[in-house]
Amino acid sequence: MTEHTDTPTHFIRQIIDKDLAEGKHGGKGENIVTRFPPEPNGYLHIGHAKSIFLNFGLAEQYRGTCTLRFDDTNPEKESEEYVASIRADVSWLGCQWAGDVRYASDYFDVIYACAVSLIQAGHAYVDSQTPEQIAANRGDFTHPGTDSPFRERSAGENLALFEAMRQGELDEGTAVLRAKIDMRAPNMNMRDPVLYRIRKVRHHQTGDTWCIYPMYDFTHPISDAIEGITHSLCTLEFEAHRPLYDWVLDKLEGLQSFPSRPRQYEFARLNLNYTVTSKRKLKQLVDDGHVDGWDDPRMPTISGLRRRGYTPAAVRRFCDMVGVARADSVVDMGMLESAIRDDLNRHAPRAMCVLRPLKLVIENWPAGQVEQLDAPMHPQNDAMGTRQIPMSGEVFIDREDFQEEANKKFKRLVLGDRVRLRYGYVVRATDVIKNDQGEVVEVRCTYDPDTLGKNPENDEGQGKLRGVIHWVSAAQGVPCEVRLYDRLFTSASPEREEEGFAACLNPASLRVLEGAIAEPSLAAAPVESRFQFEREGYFCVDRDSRAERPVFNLTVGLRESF
RNA sequence: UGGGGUAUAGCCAAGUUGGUAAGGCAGCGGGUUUUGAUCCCGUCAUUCCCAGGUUCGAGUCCUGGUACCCCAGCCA
Repeated sequence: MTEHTDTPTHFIRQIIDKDLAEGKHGGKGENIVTRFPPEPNGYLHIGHAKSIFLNFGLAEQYRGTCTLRFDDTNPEKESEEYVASIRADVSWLGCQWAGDVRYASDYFDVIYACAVSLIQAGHAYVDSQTPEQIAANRGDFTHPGTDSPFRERSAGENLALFEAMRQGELDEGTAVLRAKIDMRAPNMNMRDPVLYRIRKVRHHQTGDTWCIYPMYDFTHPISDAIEGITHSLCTLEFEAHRPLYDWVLDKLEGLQSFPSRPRQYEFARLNLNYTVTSKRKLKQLVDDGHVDGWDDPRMPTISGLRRRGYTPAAVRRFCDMVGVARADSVVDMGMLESAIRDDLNRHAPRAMCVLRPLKLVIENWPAGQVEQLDAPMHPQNDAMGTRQIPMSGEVFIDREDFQEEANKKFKRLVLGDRVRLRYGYVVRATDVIKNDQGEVVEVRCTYDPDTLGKNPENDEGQGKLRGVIHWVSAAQGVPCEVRLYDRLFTSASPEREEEGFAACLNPASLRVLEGAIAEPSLAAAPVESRFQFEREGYFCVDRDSRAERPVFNLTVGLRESF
């Protein structure tokens, strides 16, 4: 029951420690500034959580700061809906960004000024080639690119053209601003990358103020420098962009003044098996109706995990367990499940809920009597208190907890044998009632009144109790809906399936149990509250719940070792 | 094919002046238990992608291979 408090160490911490030791950033951890820079073009997922906890965690550990910045330079794919969801998700995870939320679009004026000074210094030019020509002249891995015929325009001409771009005088696709670097560079990103393009679309933050938008590679280093970022952390695919990141900042040196000279470091993105973690594919799952939305409990999105019953602490713990390194990896879903089980085992109150009810009639129970039994909320934590559970002569048990015949391995109720009703009495099954199809529809039993809180006496020759099963009193039980979730895909790596990831969707990823019966204390449980349904798993209250009919989502089942 | 990266157990991952392979997840064996849960104890790499070399000593250094990932958007 020990809480996890250790802070993970990894290569990025080592870099910061070394920087500090060398006197960089004033040698003070307080001066470390990181940022989480999502593009608002989709919902955040578990992979983003890794980045969020890395960046905010570092700020926390060094007592530095971390900003939240929307990288909103592509208005066509972005929206306010995504901005709102991302803010909510980051907050839910428990991260507090320094100051106000930032937008790269807040810096469009500065970025524009940077472009102008680069042009003046001869480091950028307006290219009037068509997109196709630019692509063709870029060359490929084996062939160097060829210079644009517009590459040697004068600064004055470039300035005038760039101004014309900004004024909306040029059509989309007819001109771009390009960095003047090296068309023969082996790193394709350095072959005169595009810095600005014309997009005559409304921006969710800046409206119609701009019709030219800076590219990521130009925007990011400048935004980082403006915010005083010291360590700009991103994923591995941006590694080849680092020379450009540095080029931009180097060329701007002396031309613009920034509070910091940030450095970019890359780490491996998080991959989870049996799911997908790419905004494009997640969006497709939503758009194609394979799930109910971005927050469907089967989605690896932050909002999906939240609705599934995950806690921020468990997500963070999972990220700590996974670590931060540079090797591509695929983490086993079991690790995520372990993190939430560990959290919920310690913090979730216990309750009983019968998922597939089978009536159990106690024939020697005093007619009409209802007894209130005390049950602890948590077996290892008395501080969580107790609750009362009504017991009567008719209860429901789970169909899977009864068999007419079974070997000794079956630690549940068997005809003729005994079992304890959790927190209650020992009962012995005496008879079964079947329907026309031969299915057991009711079990008859007798109970031993002297077994509450103690084992049966005069027990010679009767052997041990087979086990303990959960139950709910029929008259007082609360009808509810239980949604059982399983992995969304049947393939460990859906993205690698030849027929596409949609071809390996798990048809049983959601099973709805309409007839479940919960103990009365569960009737008023608030949305998002979490419980362990004993012997079943961890569940949380879904927002679809109504007062007279709660809905529970399976977060994760209990470990089963038999 | 040019450039940039990465290889340590089934999975993730420490290993930082070369000194004799952390930890977690999963698994396996046992104990406690009114949850087949939890908890507890034990077990789980003679070997670090491969092959050579240097060294008293190599996961760490050198040489040569191999595999996988990323880059040819006016996406991020």
